[in-house]
Amino acid sequence: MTDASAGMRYSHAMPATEELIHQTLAKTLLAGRLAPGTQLVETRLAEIFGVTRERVRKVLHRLGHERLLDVVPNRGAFVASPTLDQAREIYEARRIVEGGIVGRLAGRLSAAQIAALRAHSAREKQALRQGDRAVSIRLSGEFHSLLAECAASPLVLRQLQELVSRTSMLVAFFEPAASSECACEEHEAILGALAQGDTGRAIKSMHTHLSLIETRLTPRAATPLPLAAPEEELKRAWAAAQRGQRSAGKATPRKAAKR
Amino acid sequence: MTDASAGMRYSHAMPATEELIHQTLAKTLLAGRLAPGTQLVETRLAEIFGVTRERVRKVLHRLGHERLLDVVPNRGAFVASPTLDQAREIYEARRIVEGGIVGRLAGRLSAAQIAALRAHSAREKQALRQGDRAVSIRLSGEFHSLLAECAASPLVLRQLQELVSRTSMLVAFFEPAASSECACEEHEAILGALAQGDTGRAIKSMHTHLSLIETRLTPRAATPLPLAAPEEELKRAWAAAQRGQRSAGKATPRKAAKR
DNA sequence: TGATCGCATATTGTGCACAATATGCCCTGA
DNA sequence: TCAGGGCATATTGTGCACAATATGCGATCA
Repeated sequence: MTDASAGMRYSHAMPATEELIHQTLAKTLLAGRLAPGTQLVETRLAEIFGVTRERVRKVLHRLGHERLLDVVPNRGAFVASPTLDQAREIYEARRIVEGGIVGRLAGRLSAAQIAALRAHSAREKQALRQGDRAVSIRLSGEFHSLLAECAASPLVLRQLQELVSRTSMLVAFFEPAASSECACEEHEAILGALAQGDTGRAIKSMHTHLSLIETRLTPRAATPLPLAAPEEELKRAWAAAQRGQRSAGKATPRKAAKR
Repeated sequence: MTDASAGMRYSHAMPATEELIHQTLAKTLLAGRLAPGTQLVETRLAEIFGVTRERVRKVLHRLGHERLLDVVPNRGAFVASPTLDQAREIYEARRIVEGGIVGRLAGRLSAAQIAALRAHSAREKQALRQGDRAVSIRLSGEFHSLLAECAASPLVLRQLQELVSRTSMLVAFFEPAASSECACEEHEAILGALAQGDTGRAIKSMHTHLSLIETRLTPRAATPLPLAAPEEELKRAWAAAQRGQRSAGKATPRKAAKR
C-alpha cells in the first residue's frame, strides 16, 4: 500500500503472497479495525495466513518501519496507539509538504490540469449536496492526491501518500464521525489561487484548510469501532484479499511441492 | 544514517553492532566510495564485519528499501547506479519539500532563529573567502538542514535528510569536483525574504537556488574516485567505525537543541 | 567458427531447531 | 493482606543446514 509498487522490484511474476499479507495488514490497520495496543503474535498470524513465521516476521518489521505498528525489540509488534501529539505532527508535515506542492504548482498548471481539478471539485460539491457522505469523503481525500500527482514527483507523491495513510488511521480513531469531509469551498479557494498563479495565497489557503481539518479531531480516547476479536477480523480480511486476488494458477499450494 | 535515530526503538542499551554496520555501509555508499554496479555478496560482508550472514542480509535489504542499493530478488544487492533522471527527480522533490519549508517558515521565524541562520550564513561566507573548500561544502549543506530543523517537523526533517543523503551520493558521481558549494548569496536571498515574511519571494529563491545546484551536475558516466577493491574499502570503513564507537559513550554529538 | 544446450558453481532464499528474553503467577514471609 | 523473589511459560531472536535460483563456462553439433 504505502510503497508496494514503488518499493522493491517485484515487477515480474512472483509469489506475491508476502506482498499480499503486507497489503492486508496495512489496510486493516489503516482502517482502524484493530484496537490500539493489541499485540500481533507471529505464530498466530502465521497460521492465520498459512505461511511460516519468518514471513510474518518480515512483514511485521516492515510495518514497524512504516510506523503502522509499534515493534519493541524483545516484546513483539503492537497496534500503534495514535496520540493527538502525533496527529499534530502529521498535519504539520502535511502543511509543509502540500504547501510545497501548491507553491511549486502555482502558475505552472496547464489548462487541462486546471480543468481536471475543477471538474473534481464540482463532483465533490455535487456529492456534498446530495448528502452522499461516503463518496464525499473519498473525493475530498482524492483532491489532495490529485494535486500531488500534478506535481509529478514520485518521491514527494510517495511521502504524501504515507502521510495521507496515517491521516486516515487517525481519523478512524479521533474523528467524531460527523462531517469529516473537506469543505469544498476551501478546495475551490486553493484552486482559484493556483489558477491565478498567486503563490502566497495558494499556500495560505492550503495551510488554513489543513488546520481546519485538524481542529475537527477530538481527544476522545475510547475506540469508536466494534473491534471484535482481532483474529476474526484478520481472517476475514485475509479471505477477502485472497478472493480479490485473481487466480494466479495456484490458490493455496503453500506446502505442495516438497521433496 | 537516514533513519538510524528516528526509526526503530533501540533507545536502551543494545548491541548496536547491526546498527553500526548499517551506518558504515550507508556512509560508504553515500560518499560514493564504491563503484556503481558492484555486487555486495552476503557471505563476503559477513566475514568482513565478523557477523553471520543473516545480519548482513537484513542490513542489505534495509539499504535497498532506502534506495541506497539495488537489491534484485534472486540475484543480490548492487551499488546503485545513479542516473541523471534520478538526479532530476531528487532535486525536484527537494524544490517541493524545501519550498514548503520556507513557505511555512516565512514570517514565523523568531528573532533568535533568524539570528542563528544569519550567523551560519556569515560563517559560510567567511569559509568561502578563506578558500576552505571542505568546510565551505559542509556548511552549505548544513544550511538546508538548519532550515528544516527550524520547521520543527520530525517527519519532514527525516524525509529531507534522506533526500540530502541521496543528493550527496549524486554529487559524488556527477559533480565536476570544482565549486560544489552553494553560492552563499543565494542563501542570503532566501534568508532576507524569510525575515521580511515575503512567502512568494522566499519560495522562488529556494527554487532557483536548487535549480542552479542541479545544473552543475555533469553527465559524465565514469566514476571519478579511485575505487580500489571494495573489500579493502569496506574493511577500512569498518575498522574506523569500530574505533569511533569505542569512545562514544552516549549519543552522537550531531543532534542540536530540540524544542 | 559460432551458436546452443546442459552442467557445475556461486549466491541468495527459507524452514527449523534452539537460545535469549520478558512476563505473569505462585509461593513465601512478615 | 501485601511485598518480593524465583520459577514456568509464552514470545521473539538467531544460527545453521539445505533448497531454489541464476550465472558462466565448456562441450557438442551444424
